[in-house]
Amino acid sequence: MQELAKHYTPETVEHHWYERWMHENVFSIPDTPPPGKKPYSILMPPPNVTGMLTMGHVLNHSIQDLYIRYKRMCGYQSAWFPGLDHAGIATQSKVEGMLRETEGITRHDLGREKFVERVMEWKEKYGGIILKQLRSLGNSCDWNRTLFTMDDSASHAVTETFIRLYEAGLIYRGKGIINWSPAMRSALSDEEVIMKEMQDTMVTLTYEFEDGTGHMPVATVRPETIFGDVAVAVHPDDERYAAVVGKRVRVPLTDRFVPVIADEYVEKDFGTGCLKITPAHDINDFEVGKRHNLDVVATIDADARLNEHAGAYAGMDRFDARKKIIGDLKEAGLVIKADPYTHMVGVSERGGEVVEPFYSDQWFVRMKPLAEPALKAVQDGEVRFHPEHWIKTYEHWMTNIRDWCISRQLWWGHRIPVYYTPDGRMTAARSEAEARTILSVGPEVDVRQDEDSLDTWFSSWLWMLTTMNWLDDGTTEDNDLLRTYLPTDLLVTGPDIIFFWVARMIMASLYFKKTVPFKDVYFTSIIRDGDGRKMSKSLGNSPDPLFLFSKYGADAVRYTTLYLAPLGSDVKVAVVDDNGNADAPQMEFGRNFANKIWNAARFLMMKAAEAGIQPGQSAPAGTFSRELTEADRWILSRFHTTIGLVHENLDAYRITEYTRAVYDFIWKDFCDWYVEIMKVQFQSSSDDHQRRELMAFALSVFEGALALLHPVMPFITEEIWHVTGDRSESEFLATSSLPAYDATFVNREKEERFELLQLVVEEIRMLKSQSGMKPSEPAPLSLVCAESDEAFFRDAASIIASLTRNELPGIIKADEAPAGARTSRVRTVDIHLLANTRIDVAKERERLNKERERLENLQRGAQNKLSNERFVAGAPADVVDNERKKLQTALEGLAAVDTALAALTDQE
RNA sequence: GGGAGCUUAGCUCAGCUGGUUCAGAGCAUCUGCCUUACAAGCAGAGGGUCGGGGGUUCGAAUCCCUCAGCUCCCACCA
Repeated sequence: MQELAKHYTPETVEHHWYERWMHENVFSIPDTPPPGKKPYSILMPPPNVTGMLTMGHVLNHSIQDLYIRYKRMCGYQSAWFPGLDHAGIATQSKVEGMLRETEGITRHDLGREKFVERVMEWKEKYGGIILKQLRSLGNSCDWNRTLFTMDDSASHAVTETFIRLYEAGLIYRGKGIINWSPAMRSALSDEEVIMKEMQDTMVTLTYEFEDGTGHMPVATVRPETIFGDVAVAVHPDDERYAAVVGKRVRVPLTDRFVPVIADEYVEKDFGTGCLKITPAHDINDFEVGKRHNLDVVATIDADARLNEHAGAYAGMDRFDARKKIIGDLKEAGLVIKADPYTHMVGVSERGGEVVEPFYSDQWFVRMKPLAEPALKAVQDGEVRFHPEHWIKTYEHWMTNIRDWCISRQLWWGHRIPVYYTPDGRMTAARSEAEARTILSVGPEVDVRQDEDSLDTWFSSWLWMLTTMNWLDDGTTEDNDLLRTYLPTDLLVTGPDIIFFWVARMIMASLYFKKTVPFKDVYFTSIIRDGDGRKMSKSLGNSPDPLFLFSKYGADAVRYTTLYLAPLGSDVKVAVVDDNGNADAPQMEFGRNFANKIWNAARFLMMKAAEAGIQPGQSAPAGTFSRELTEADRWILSRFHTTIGLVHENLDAYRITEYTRAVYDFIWKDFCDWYVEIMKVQFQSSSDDHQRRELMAFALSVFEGALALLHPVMPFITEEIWHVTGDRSESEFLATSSLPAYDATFVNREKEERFELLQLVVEEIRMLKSQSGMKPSEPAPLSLVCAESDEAFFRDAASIIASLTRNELPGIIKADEAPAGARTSRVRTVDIHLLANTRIDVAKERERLNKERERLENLQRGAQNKLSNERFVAGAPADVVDNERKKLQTALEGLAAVDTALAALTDQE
C-alpha cells in the first residue's frame, strides 16, 4: 500500500497516467466496435497547425473529453476523431514572415514548389505543437487516427468532391466583386471579413455639368476611387435631380465625363442624394453598373495601389492617395464640405487590414441547393442545437446565403483541380493526364493547372467524412468506420464558426452521404477576462493553459472551467499577474477540490490499514456485505441520487449541474458528514472484522464517487483508484464502468430524517458558538423530539456528541427541560444546552426575537395562503398540505421561543 | 436597420417543468478552531425588495408585456 503525501501534486501523476493510457491503447478506435458495444463518436474540431493552446481549447476539449469518457464508462465504444487543419492563410503568412525575417526572401524567390516544401518542413518541425499541448489536458482521443487536412487521403477527397460538385454544376468560375486581402493578395470569403467601426472623413465633392449649368454634390468616403467612376446616380423619384438625369458631369481632377443616371438603389434622404458609381470598387455599384450597362474600370490593383487610370496618383497606396487627393481636391475648390464620419468597414479576419472590394475571376460554390436540405435538417430536429436559440442565427444565414468564394491566391492549400488549354477550354480532373484525355489534347499542347488553391474550409467541411477515410484512395465510398460512426453523436464548438464550419458540414454530409454529420451540437461559451474582454494574445489577458496546468493541475483547470461555464452564456475568469504569467486564481477552486479528494483518500487508506484491510480488498463499487446503519443507508441514498443526477444532467447537457452534483456529494455528503460519522462508527466497532466491513463499504462508495468524477477529473481519480484498490498498472478507471444506478437505495424518508440530524448538529454548534464556548468545550445537552424519533436520536447520540464535540445528549421529555439552558428549536426538535458561560441576556433576547419574527412571517405566509379559498381549492393537495405543516411548525416554534423568552426573564 | 443573449450577495455564477433545498454555492469579509485525512482545512456569522415598472396566476427569481443597461451576431445607405 502506498503512502500518500499530504498535498496532491498533479504534475507527475498526470504525466504518468497519460503515458499509461497511451501505452495500453486505451483510447484506440476500432473500425467496428466489439459485439454488444454501441458506438459513440465525436469529431474534434481540428486546431490550426499554427495554433497554440488557449482557454477556449481547454473549455472545448474538456467538454468533449467529458462526454467521450462518460460514454466510454457507460459501456459505449467511444470514438473521438482528432486532427489538424492546414489553415491556409494563417500558415502561409506565418512561414512567409519567418522567411522574410530569417532569410530575407519572399515566397516568389523560392517559387511555388519550393515554398510549399518549406511550409511542409516548417509544419513537421514547429507545427502541431498544439497536439502535444492537447495531450496535457488529458484528451482521450485516438491519436493514431490524427488526420491532417493536407494528408493524401483527405486531399483525395477534396479533389473528388470538387470534381463532383463541378460536374453537378454546383461549382463555377465567375468574374465578380469579391473581398480582397491586399496583405495576402488573395480573395476571401464573406465569412472571413469582419466589420469594424472606423473613423473616416466623408467629403462632398463637386461634379460639374458638362454643359456648364452648375454641379452636383456627391458625397464619398473613398475619394481615391473617383478615377473608376463611370456614372453619378440619383433616385428616379428625386425631384431635385429629375431634370439632370441624362446630362454628363466631370469626374473631379480629370477630364472624363460620366452620365447622370437614375437608379432605385440610391437613397434620396442620405447624404446629398447623389451617388458616384464605381463598379470595380463597390459591390453595390457593380450591381448598379450591370443594370445600366456601364464599364468596370478598376483603378486599384491587387497590392492596393492606384494604377494607371489614376494619372498622377498611379503607384500610390490607396490610403496615401486618399489623403493627397483630398488635399488636391480642396485646393482645386472641388470640396463642398468634409465631415468626420463613423461607419463600418470590412477588415480581414486574419490580418486585420481593410479588405478591398476587388473585381476578379474566382471560383464559387452555388450554395442555395446545398443550403435547403441543411436548413431542413436542423428545423426538423435531425440536428439539435444546444442552446436552441442558435437555430435562429442558422436559419437567418441559411435563408440569405450567398455563393461561397472558394478560390484563394495562395500556394499553401489544396490546388484547384482544374486544367486549361491555351485556347481557353477547361475541365476539372483528377490529374493532368485525365484532363488531357477529357479535353482530348496531346502532349504537344501546353495544359496548365489553375494556379489558385482552395479555401481551408473546403477541406474542413468534409471533416466527418475524411476523418473516417472516405475516398481516402479517391474511390472507396464506404467502409466500416463510416458505417459505424457516422452520423457522429456530438459536435462541440464555438458559435463563431457556425457558418464557417457547422453549417457547411451539414451541407456536405447531406449532399455526399445523405445523412447528417452529427446529431447534437453543443455551442460553448466564450471565455472572457475579469473586465469582460475576449481573451487574446495581443491584450495579454489570456492565461497560458500550460502555466495553469503546472500551477493548479490539469484536472483542476478542467473542473473549474466546466464548473464555471454554463451552456449558452459567456463566462468571466479574472486574470491577474503572477511573475509575468497571466494567472487565473479561480482555478484554486478545482485545485482545492482535488486536494480534498486526495485527503479523503489518505484518510480512508489510513483507516483501512488500521483495520487490517489487505490491499485490493475494497469491495467493487456499490457492493457490500455489511449490515447497514442509518448513516450508511443515508450515504447510499445520497450516492444513488447523485448517480441519477449525473446521468440526468449530462444527458441534458447541463454540465455545470453535473459538476455541482458530484462536488456536493463528495465534499458535503461524504467528507463533511459521512467520514465524520464513520470515525465514530469505526471507534465503536467491536472488532477488526466489523472495521474491515465498514472500511470496505466506505471505500466502495468513495470509489463509486471517483468513477462519477472521472470524466471531468481523469488524472487524480485514476491515481487514487489505483491506490485504494491496489490495482495493476494496466487496469484503468478510464475503461471501467460507472456505478449502476439503483433506485431501491434512494430513500427520501431516510434522507429527510438524516437532514433533521444535520440540522440539530448545526444548531448545537451555533448555540455553542454564540454562547462564547470553545468548540471543544463540552456542556450538558438534551434534546426533546417527537416520540417516533426518539430511538433514532438515542442511537445517534454518540454521533451528535462527536460532531458537536460535546457530551452525549440526553433524550428527554418536554417537561424535563433543564432550567437556565440555552434553547433552540429545529423543525420538531428542541435543543437545550447548559452552557457554563454567562448568558448575555440582552443578546440572547435579540436572537430569540429575531427567530420569533422569522417564525411569525412563516406563520403569516402560511395562514394567508390557507385562508385563501382559491388556494385551498386550486393548488395541488400536497402543496396545501405542506402549507399546513409549515403553519404547524411555525406555531410550535413560536411557543418554544416564547417559553425560552420567559425563562430568560426569570434569569434576570 | 434586423436578430439573439445577459442583468440574482462585494466578486464569479447556480436556481431545469411556476409551489420543500426558494432565495443558494464558491470566493472575499468577520469570529472562533492545530478536531484521530485535508489551514489548499474545520465550525459559526453577516450580506440580496432576484435590473425598474406593469400584467397573468390562489401563488412569480421562474411565464407574458414594457422600459433601462450591458454583450454578441447579421446587414450594400455613399
